[in-house]
Amino acid sequence: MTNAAEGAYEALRSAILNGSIRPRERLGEMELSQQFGVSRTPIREAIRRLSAEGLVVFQPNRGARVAEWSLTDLQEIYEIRARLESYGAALAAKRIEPELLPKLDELCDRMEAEAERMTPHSLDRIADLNAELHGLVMKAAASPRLASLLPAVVEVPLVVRAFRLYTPESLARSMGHHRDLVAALRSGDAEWAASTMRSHVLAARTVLLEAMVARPDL
Amino acid sequence: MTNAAEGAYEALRSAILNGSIRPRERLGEMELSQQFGVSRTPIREAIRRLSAEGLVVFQPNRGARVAEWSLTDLQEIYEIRARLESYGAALAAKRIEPELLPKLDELCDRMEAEAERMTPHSLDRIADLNAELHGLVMKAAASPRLASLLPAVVEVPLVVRAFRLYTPESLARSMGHHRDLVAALRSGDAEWAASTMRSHVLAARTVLLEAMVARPDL
DNA sequence: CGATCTGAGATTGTATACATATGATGGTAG
DNA sequence: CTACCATCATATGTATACAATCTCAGATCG
Repeated sequence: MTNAAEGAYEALRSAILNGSIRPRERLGEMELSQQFGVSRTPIREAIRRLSAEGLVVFQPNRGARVAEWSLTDLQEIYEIRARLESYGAALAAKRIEPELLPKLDELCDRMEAEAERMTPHSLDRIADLNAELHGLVMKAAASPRLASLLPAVVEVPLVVRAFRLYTPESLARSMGHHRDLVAALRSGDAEWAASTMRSHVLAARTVLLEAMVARPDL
Repeated sequence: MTNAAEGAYEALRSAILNGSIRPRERLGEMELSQQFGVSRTPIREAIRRLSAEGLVVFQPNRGARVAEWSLTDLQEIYEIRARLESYGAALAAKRIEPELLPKLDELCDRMEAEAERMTPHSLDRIADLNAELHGLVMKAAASPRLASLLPAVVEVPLVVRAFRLYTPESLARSMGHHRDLVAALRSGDAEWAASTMRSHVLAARTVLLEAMVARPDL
């Protein structure tokens, strides 16, 4: 944390993503400034940034609240993510540096090892490794504009913790998608990579939405 | 303008979009606060918002500059826009209210009337009408998340003024795309609407990129 | 002569005080 | 008892003062 505004931003952001601040919860400037031990100024800046990213809903003169995501919202988020991230996979297939491929293989190995356990902790670990894999692929796509848009449809509460909702079968298939994706990238086949990524994201969408229908709580 | 921060934001934003503040130009907080007659606080807020939208590049402790867009950036912007806006067109084909269709017809009429003149002023007028048409279609898509992402690939300098670069032939074809799009929406054919929108955006991309290669100045 | 250090000026980052808007409370009129 | 309005408390919006950081010119050293 180099400055107060950045620190407040990161702390608030992770609190929203991991669910420790719930949707609809109020973000009072004074309350937060006391909590972080800084003045309202950097707090305001952090809240405005989160508002621009869509994690927070802001009403003039009426303060900010954590955004909430309806079933419909999440469905659209996954549809958009499928389009953006499949484009990224296509770019990556053409641009990826071969040295990166073993690293992706290794991430698949580690995810599959964790997947055998299926403990809450291992599922969270898979979520981290999954984010790292997707991040490396999008970095290989080397598109700054894509990189700036993707967080809005990737870094969303529930979505970042979605692996907890997988069954052993759907988790195994998801691991398979990763292997397919790496194979497509290795072969430089943009269409295959895009199609695989699209399938992967849409399958994830269904896992999340079905779990939400079964358990209307979060 | 209800408050100072909003006013500064809108003024800066339109100044960047219409080119009166050029890429790489410095945005000094004190200078702008004097210029707008408000304190630095709302100026800072406006600059941070523009930074989140990608119109401004911000470096900690070193201030903000207007972003610049390379040929590669613009190419990626149009590729992403084609994907997002074609998705929006598909949604709109399924969700549009029939009462809106005559309004779209009328916008096409007015654009074609302006297109016959081909004066600088009429081309700017077409740009406005075009933005209105695309905006109505995206509104019909009724996807808040899509609506929040699209500005990043639509409201970009050069892009918003691109009609000035059209030849009479490419302009006529662009007007034709609009007619096709409205026909697809009227028929409720999502795939047709998406495909038409995609073609429309990719054609616009080529017009802009070819013009930029011919005239490396803006 | 070139590289590095130093310090003044200028700019951004943060804290705090004041201004304004919102929402709740309680009292009054109907 | 309900509806409305005035008033006050609280939160946000803005201005300003102070602190930290960066820039750049000029001096010093190798």
